[in-house]
Amino acid sequence: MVMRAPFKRQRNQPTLWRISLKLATWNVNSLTVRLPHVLDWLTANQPDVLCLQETKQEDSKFPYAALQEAGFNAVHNGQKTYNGVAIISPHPLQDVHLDLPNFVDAQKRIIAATVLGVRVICAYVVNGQALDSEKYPYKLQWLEALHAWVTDELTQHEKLALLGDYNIAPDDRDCHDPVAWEGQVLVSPAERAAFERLLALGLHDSYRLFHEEAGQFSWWDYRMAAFRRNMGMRIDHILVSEALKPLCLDCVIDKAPRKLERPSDHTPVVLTLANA
DNA sequence: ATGGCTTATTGTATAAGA
Repeated sequence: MVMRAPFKRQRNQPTLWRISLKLATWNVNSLTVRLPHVLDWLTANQPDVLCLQETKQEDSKFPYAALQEAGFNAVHNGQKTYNGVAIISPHPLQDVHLDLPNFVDAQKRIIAATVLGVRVICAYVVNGQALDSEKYPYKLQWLEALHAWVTDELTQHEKLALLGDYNIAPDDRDCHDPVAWEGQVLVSPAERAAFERLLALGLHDSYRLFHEEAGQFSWWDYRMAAFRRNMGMRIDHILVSEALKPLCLDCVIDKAPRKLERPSDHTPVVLTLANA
């Protein structure tokens, strides 16, 4: 069941007069633990959309009141302990949809809503664990179902953004050590082919519209001082439809939250769109 | 050197993440 906090207009952010839109995605690895970071980040950055993954809480625990107090509406598709996705916005969240409609799945990994005319899909893609795990074929099948559903969504929404934790590093530039990672999840050919099939729908990796260099990551392992040594992966992405591509102004990885005390192992990715 | 950490669980060790 979707719960919705009442819409509250931000006095300093009149919807009709904004000249740009800021869309972000962040795997928070437990919203219970990370809520202070999320509230601070929302206040400092004032995004138009923030997609969260791994809230790891049931809908009854979701902090609607704290978000409303900060000026944000939210919709959540959660479960206990694992997974859980949310969309947060100062604007109305319309036509909310939960879960892949074409895939029987007990895991809460999808939530979608329309915000200011943009179809926003928030996805937490299966990790897969290892190539010989039964979770790996589940990952590939889940990605097939996502592809089919996004295909259908694109026929109904010209302006579409697919944001989330893809658990896929699209190419070797997105992995700190491709040799060490060979044969593991996040970089396997089948996963990368699934990512390419999403691009073949006319979606674009918005980060790569602006940045071609290697070594730009959105996730770093908690172990081995991986963040300090920049041993990471770029696995959190914002894909945009053809209609949104010409509106893209910049996409950045905001490493500031990863430097805080008790951080998520992921950090936000932020896309700025011209509000045409 | 394949671990090292972090989170959640009706826990006190295990599972999962990436």
